[in-house]
Amino acid sequence: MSKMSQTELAVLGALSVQSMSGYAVRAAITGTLGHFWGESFGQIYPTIARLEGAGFVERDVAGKTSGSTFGLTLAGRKRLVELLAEPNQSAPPRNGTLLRLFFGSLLGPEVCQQILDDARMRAEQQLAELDAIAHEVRAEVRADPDARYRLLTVLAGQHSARAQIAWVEESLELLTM
Amino acid sequence: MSKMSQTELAVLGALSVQSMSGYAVRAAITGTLGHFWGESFGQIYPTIARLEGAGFVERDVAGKTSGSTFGLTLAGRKRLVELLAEPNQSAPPRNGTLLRLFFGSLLGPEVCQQILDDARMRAEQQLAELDAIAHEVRAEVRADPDARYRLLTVLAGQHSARAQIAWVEESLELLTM
DNA sequence: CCGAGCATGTAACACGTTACATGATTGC
DNA sequence: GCAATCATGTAACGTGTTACATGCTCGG
Repeated sequence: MSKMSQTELAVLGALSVQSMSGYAVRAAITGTLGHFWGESFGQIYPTIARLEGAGFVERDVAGKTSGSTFGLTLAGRKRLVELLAEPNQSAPPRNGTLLRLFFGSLLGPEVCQQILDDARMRAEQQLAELDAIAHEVRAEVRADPDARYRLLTVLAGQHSARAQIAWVEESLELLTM
Repeated sequence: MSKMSQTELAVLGALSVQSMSGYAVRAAITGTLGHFWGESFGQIYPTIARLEGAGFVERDVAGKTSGSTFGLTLAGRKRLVELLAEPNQSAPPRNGTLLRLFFGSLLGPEVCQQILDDARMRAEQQLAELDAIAHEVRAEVRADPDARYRLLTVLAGQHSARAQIAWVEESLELLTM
């Protein structure tokens, strides 16, 4: 699977929840998937157009005076499941913070501590957001068992953020020893 | 800072440790920085050429019959510190595993459990590698305090891998409830 | 002498972001 | 009527990977 079809996957997924405009797809992705996925307009519209050409997506102009609504066709839903089942090929990691810290001796301990503090602050902020979302989603799960899957992605973010914070603590100790 | 200068940063960093060929830069990056950074030949050679044009890197053909050695100039070392000091602008995250699990209800619990097991296996394998490296680097730190910075990046990987494993455990429980 | 690995590069393609252009709708 | 937001798209640019082409050198 090319990387492009990762974008297709995200778009098809968004439209599988409900039909909506391209603009709304973007909003749905940055809002709901925002903690682990991102797409820009420049990707979304061409992708929708390609999916429409391939018969996976249908445009419903209907009586609307402006804008259109896009929805999955049957083939589109099948294609979505197909893409979901493919193994995830992850891109090589690129962590700018670690790259900087690796050469930290050229920067000095003070600057490195600042970089670490920044990382901790970002992680703490993200953790707070995720805690709030987790609370909501846990409530949803009681009503709809399928909401578990959404909860999984929130849990992943929480674990990751907490690990980041613990790492910063340990690292600061190591630097000030 | 453009994203390109992230590649410049990695290349300058590699050459700051010692002068070497472009081929060796690639080996150094995939080897030593491999757990949090990746570069391909197609990026490295043009980047070295650009750095050479800008006067940050010097080519030393010397008496060698083939190949050349690249080393940092004074301006190059200054440039490296400059880039290191710039704030890290991280790319929007793209986690294919989470994207799939988010739409897990379309795949069913069994497939999702398999995805989680895969993730755990990869994390465990990475953790084992990192544990070994950490052992080595801790020994180096006793001789050279500057090796701490290398240790930081290894610690980050360990925390991240352990978090991943803990997340899988919790998620599997949630799915089999 | 021949294959494996060292070494340098380029070209084609894929991917992605940003900025721009354009217009409709809606609430004040 | 005017501003904010919804909505659709394109063009330019930067970035990055892959595959290819080429030649050296060194050990067996």
